Amino acid sequence: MSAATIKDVAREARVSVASVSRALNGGHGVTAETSRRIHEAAQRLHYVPHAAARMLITRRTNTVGALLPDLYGEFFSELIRGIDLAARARGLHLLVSSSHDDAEAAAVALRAMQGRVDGLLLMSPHADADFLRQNLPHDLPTVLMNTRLAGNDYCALSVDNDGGARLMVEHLLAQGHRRLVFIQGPPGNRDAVERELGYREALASHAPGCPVLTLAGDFSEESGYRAGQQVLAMRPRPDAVFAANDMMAIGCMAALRDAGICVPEEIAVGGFDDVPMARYVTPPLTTIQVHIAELGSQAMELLGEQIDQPGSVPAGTRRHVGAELVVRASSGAGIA
Amino acid sequence: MSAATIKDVAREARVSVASVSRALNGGHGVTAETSRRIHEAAQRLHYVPHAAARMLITRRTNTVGALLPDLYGEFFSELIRGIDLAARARGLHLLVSSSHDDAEAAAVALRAMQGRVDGLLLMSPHADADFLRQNLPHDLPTVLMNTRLAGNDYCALSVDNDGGARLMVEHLLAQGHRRLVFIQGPPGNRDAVERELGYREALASHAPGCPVLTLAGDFSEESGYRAGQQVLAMRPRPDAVFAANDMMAIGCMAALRDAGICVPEEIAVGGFDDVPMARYVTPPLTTIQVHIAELGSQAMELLGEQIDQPGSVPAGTRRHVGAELVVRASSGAGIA
DNA sequence: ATGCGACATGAAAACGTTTACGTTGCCGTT
DNA sequence: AACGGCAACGTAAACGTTTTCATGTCGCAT
Repeated sequence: MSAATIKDVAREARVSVASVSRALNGGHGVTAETSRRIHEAAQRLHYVPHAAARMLITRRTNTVGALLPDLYGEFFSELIRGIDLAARARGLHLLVSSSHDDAEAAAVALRAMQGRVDGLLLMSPHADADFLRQNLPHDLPTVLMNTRLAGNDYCALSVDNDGGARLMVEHLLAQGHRRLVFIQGPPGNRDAVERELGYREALASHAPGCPVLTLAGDFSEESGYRAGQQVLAMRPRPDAVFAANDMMAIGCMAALRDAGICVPEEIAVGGFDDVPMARYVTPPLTTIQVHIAELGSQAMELLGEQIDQPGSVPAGTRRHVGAELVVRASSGAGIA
Repeated sequence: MSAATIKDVAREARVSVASVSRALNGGHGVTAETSRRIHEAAQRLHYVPHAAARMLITRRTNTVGALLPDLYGEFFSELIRGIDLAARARGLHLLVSSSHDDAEAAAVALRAMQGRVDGLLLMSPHADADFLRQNLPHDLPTVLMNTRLAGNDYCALSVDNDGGARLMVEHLLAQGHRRLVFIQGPPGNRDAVERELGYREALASHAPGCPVLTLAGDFSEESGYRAGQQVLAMRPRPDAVFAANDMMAIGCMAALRDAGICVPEEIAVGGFDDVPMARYVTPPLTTIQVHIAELGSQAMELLGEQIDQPGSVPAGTRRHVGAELVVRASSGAGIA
């Protein structure tokens, strides 16, 4: 008792398979009456078209692949949520392959997706131009997410790290702080360097007189703590710290607290990411929120357009998803 | 310039398509010499078998579907990670459909997966027996995750809420507390009721004399705060609170702090889940950690067995993934 | 020599769709 | 009445595999 095929429906409805196919897709070139009979028959037999057969002849899988690196927590969840939502809205299925920590694993996963997807959402720290040219079928619609820009061959969607960082700096300046210090992320990290760039730009354009101070960090809470200790040793002492991510900001605040310094009265602190914990630390952390789900859904939209009408999106298209300032107590807003 | 097919490889290697197929899968019934020639030809043409064509004839998709409800943060990430890892190890692809908040949406998504997957990983609050019988092809291998047990027709894998709760109660009792109060989760919630059950069982078996106290909650931080206020009003006052999840425990601690009560000196607090934030609140929260990734990977294993040899896993099989006590300061360990 | 089993290979069917093309019947125009 | 156009419908090819079956070839024992 295998599943019913289109032939069974045709027999049941006393028409040819061609008519069944026509009636069930679009319904062009078939009488209302026959269409009704066919739909009834299909209903009766619980007919569901065989996806593989359809793919074979149609050359469309109605599936997109998402290739993701080793991602954790909130970020991963939100990203997938955004992608999934947008994909469903377009009637596309989502093939996920995650947790690739090295280029080799990513390449393997990529090849395995060959032919199973109509398009690809790709986020990978290893995705440089070479990697892509090596492992991507060059005629497969692809959108890069938050990836080192690789030439102009692919579309890419990124978080507006630069703009977000500028927002934070402007906010800190507006609070009256004049001696800002930036805690950097891991050296090669794209997000980190973009955020630092935004910090420098904003300082240059809004407060050219202020010194441009930076401290090393690596996104970890511990590195934030160490940076906090260095802040205390600086003379003259900074009056505001902007960490390249929230975890370092939290570590930094811990260092300041341990030294008996009050946040935000003596030193203001800002972070980046708006991790869930940011609102729970004391004082709650002022930070930059990025809509990760939107990153996913917009990437999916972009990909969808490419799939529906190839060539509609020029290769090398770049888009950004915005970032937003979330003011909490750590930056001293509301304090004279 | 479409992709190369098996015919192209056959021509290139001067053999029949049948031999190509044989050489490329398993390599039985073909000379080492011809096999070499075929592999070389395939390599040269960048041949990759057309997935759809293979599915059509083989009736295997090498894909499993994961149907998930509206999940957030850490939980979702870890679950997918576990599933993905186990799937990849078996050479299976992963088709994800998430964020289904009502039964109708889930049913639609489920039907859409028809024929695209060899098996199904299903987690849904709406998955009662009726729903399943209605929407699941009854011959499709399926594993339920953390779902209301629906008859004995399907395999299921769940978190050992009961055991975890018992661990917490035993720990609190071992700390010398005798007047425990349990903050409940949402009334219908399966995890919540199982955790309460474990609480009651442990109390009954280890401390029959102690009162069995409960307060209403709904997993939200606010409800935890309210419960905390009620705790303060109870006479005699409880000396330990066990919240059905971490967020309520955190809310409860906030209420106690606001009332000037010291945790853990005056009242100990325990949670459940070990959310990332648990280690960052003050005092750090003693809680129960469940290995979510393991839930995913074990479910995938179970499903894999069913797919590889149907009937090997008796319908109605139940398995559990363990929970573990994580002792931090909030339960007063190390204090006389 | 002949027959026979083992084995490599090829030809062709099958999987379930979609779609190009042909056929039919009907209606309106000449 | 003949014809042309059009819409509904059927026939069959095509998609790219796997797999069954037949064919050939070789070596070996009879």
